[in-house]
Amino acid sequence: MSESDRPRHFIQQIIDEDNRTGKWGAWPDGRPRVHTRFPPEPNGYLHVGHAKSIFLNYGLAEEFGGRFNLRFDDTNPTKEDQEFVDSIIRDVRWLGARWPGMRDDDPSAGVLYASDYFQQMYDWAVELIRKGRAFVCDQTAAQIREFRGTLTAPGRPSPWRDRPIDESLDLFERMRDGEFPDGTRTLRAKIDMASPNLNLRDPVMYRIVHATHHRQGDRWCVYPMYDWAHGLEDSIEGITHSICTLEFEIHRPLYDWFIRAINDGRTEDGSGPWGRRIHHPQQIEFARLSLNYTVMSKRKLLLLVKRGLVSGWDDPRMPTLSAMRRRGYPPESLRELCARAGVAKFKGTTEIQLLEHCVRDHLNRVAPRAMGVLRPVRVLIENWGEHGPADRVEWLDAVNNPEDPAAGSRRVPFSGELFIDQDDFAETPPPKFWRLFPGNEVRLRYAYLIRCTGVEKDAAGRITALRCTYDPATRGGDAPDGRKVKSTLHWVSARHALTAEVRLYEHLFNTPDPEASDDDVPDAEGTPAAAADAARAEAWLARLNPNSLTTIDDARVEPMLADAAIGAVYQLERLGYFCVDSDSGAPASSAAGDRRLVLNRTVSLKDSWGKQQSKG
RNA sequence: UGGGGAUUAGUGUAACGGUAGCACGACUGACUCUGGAUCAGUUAGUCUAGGUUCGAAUCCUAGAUCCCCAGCCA
Repeated sequence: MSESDRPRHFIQQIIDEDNRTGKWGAWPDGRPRVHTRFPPEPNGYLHVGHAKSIFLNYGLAEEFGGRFNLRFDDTNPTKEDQEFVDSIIRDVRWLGARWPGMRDDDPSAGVLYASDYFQQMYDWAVELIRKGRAFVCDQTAAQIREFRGTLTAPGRPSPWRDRPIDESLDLFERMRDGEFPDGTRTLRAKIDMASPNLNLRDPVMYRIVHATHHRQGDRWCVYPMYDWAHGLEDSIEGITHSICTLEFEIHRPLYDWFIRAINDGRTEDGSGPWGRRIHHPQQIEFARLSLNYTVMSKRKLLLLVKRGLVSGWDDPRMPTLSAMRRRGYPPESLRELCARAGVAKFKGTTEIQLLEHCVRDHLNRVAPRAMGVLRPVRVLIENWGEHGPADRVEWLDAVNNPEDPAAGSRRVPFSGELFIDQDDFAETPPPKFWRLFPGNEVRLRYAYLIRCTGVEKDAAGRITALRCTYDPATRGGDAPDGRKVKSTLHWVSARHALTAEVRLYEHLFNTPDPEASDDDVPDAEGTPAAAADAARAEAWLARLNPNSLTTIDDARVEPMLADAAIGAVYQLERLGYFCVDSDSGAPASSAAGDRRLVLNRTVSLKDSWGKQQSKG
């Protein structure tokens, strides 16, 4: 489906309406202003859920000829780190988003940081104190919690709520200067301790944190809270549509309250006592992406990494963007996934099959084809020597991509000793098995028709080789007498094939919803309640799929792969798409035979035979 | 028990008072030098109960279910 005939989601409709009414004014080029942003906190790695937000925000800016900012919401120095900043920039760039000031020679050019606005935020906070809309509170965290009340009972005002403005001003300045230890005081907005929305019960705007910020160093001893900071960041950048996830819906009144409080006493032309009004963006909430058979929370992903249950943040089984990149998922397929999953306010779960469909759909069009066998069985062509030298090699033409004629063709070596896949042979074929079995004739892709004449076994009865004859008249794969075969197999020449390590992946979890309620997880008899709770809390770990990774270390692939670049994705015909993993050695045509080659199975091909088999 | 949201085939998403459609999945069949791809077809839905209306997924009333909120996290 093209971008234009996809139904317009509710945010596009909001923007259509805004543009119709001219709500946000226009850019210098006359187009209505649309300015979005992606505001990650640099405290972890990005996952597919973030990709949806990135594509939504960037896509909207692109669609309407607007702008998109990448801005780090780095307001909590205790959790953030430059490592995460770097990885996030890498991931957002990989997805294809563009922002003002972006450059190829400097990944971080044009990237924005909330911490650059700290002084402005501080000044506005002072303004709110002066206006009597904020105060310094000396309550401890526990007292604040106690005074906040509950979901059903109203809170009580802090005893410091009505302290003189000058006193708050003085204290706030000294908080900033580092005079007080962490946790001793906060700056709070003076709103409504009886509000049914707990976020409005005099929320904390600043807390004292003596920590080194990854960009600001030790310059600040007070750090703004999300609710105070976020709308101001958006305002400063001129964001029009501040798009966030559903859980912030109940924070929207606060988002608006803060900006209105600043604008109180300000006017459009700056003639008011507090100067010119500041920009007031519109917050819009949508449902984040969630996928089945995986988990998406940073905490859980971190636990998988910390416990060594995966090899790292970029373990190809992880739902992180770095993992998906390593696994070979093209960014275009992620964009397509997000587009197809849609944008709405219903919190649903998208089936992982949709992602796999998008990956196959894209890769089918662009991935060059190659042949490789995962579990090799030797095939001896008995009559190879009867039609020429027994050690001869024939180089046969193979199409690089049947979906793309421009991809051209290559030559693959054929000889009297080959490998085919175990799955393609059966000594006693089950019903509807069309592949190789004694007496049957099949085609070797782009090569010859062969017929199985016998099976060689070792003393233990294991098959060591298949004896076959080939029909020299069928070179290229077609029989001059017009006879048909039911099956075409992939193969490699034993002498020429490269050995590769292949990593096969399945879903990380073996149930669609690993985070489902854990009521069905039995408690061990006699465990203390606390231990039982802990066990229950991590019951999702018990749902990890023990077969999520299968490593094959003696797969054989055609020699052309010696030069495959790291990250390149190929289709191994009839098997699936495979990506050259970063654990591989560098491509080296000179030392082709020695290259360590590691392939990740990005996704298998649809396999109706396998499906039929597993149904029994 | 307070407040804020949500609910349409198995899954996700359209329809904005006028024929409930699309995609993925599943299942058939055709075709095929990938049991791939492609093509054709089948399957299956408006949370419930009332009401308004010529006509309701859409408007009204009542109820059900699910999610979010009591961090000096974001």
